[in-house]
Amino acid sequence: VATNDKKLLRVGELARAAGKSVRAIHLYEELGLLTPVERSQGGFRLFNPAAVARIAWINKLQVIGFSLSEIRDFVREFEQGPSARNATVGVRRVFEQKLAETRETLAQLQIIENDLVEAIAYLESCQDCATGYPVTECAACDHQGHEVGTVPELFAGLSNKVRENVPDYDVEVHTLTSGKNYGNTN
Amino acid sequence: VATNDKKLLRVGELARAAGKSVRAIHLYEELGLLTPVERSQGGFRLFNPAAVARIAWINKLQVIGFSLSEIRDFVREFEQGPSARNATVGVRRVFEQKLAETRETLAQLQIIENDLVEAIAYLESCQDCATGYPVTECAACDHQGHEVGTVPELFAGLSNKVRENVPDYDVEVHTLTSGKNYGNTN
DNA sequence: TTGCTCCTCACGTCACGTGAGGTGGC
DNA sequence: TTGCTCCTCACGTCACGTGAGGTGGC
Repeated sequence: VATNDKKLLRVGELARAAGKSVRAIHLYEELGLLTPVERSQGGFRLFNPAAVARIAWINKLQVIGFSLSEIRDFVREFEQGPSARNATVGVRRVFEQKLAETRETLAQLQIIENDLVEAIAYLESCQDCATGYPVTECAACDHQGHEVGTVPELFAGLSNKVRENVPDYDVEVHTLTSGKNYGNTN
Repeated sequence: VATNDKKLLRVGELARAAGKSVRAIHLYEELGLLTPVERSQGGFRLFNPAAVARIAWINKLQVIGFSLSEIRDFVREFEQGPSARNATVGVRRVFEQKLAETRETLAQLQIIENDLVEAIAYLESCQDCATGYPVTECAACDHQGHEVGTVPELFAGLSNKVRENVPDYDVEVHTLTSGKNYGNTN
């Protein structure tokens, strides 16, 4: 029939091209974020190849913190803007907010990247450790040139016992629970 | 008894200090990731102040892609390692894998950061756009010195119509909804 | 005909959020 | 006594995952 049909993608092809699951694509459709151009006689969804880019776009908005229904609302609100200029103002504000959050996330991720690099470097020096030690000694290791208290936290967490009682304190009464320092309204 | 108690944190205090919800902390406990040192007579959970760092550690592992039960298993497997040296080998392998994934995520986030910066810069030039245009023209804007085809994708996605048929093709119309039912027998 | 792809329910999962109804502790 | 914090269920939510039972299309 139509020469054009060959250009359209079935849901599985689209899923592979976009790196998403078929289920995810069904969900985007259900939420009104992505619509097949048509259906085959058998009911198969047929997508415009541009849907690949559409999914990449959805993905980026998800990464910067939109939920799927927020994306839907975002589109809807833009479309219903009284004028183009007016609508762009709102969009810009949202993007500026997301940019700030994205940069915070980046900073956090970079810290963790460093933590991983440190932990890996530390663990490399464990290759030559004697075989006999139990893992319980790792949190306060002083073998292989390690110094107690310098175990990278990412690794130390594996053997930390938070359940244990506070060590080495016989503590003065009252200091902490005077109820004053709750400043945080996140 | 009494002196030490003052140093312990109730769940709300811990939540605020760690930037998590009380519910999340309950969940970590349920999964065996975090245990209060004791309970008050009234049944209130009392936590070691070290629990704040513990939660920060859990958080970092979540960020690099561990689910909570994977964290539990990770700890368990480490603790049951036959020897410290042996256990560190497995941990190092996992961390190396997570480092690679973290760097991919970082790269992706940096791309999106750029996308946002571009989109914001573009939208700034819309401030002086005439008020009369409808939002439907934004996707192919040629005002304000904009050139068609250079609209940043993050913004263009808001007005893209993937639902439309592939353009520039004359599709031979076989009518779509010819009253066929799509195979549901239930 | 075979094998792969797709269809529509519909329940499961993960990391919490959000009350409901009741109690602790200063 | 008041007000805040906490307790334990238990159901809700979000973005899918995962079959179950049936059909399309080369």
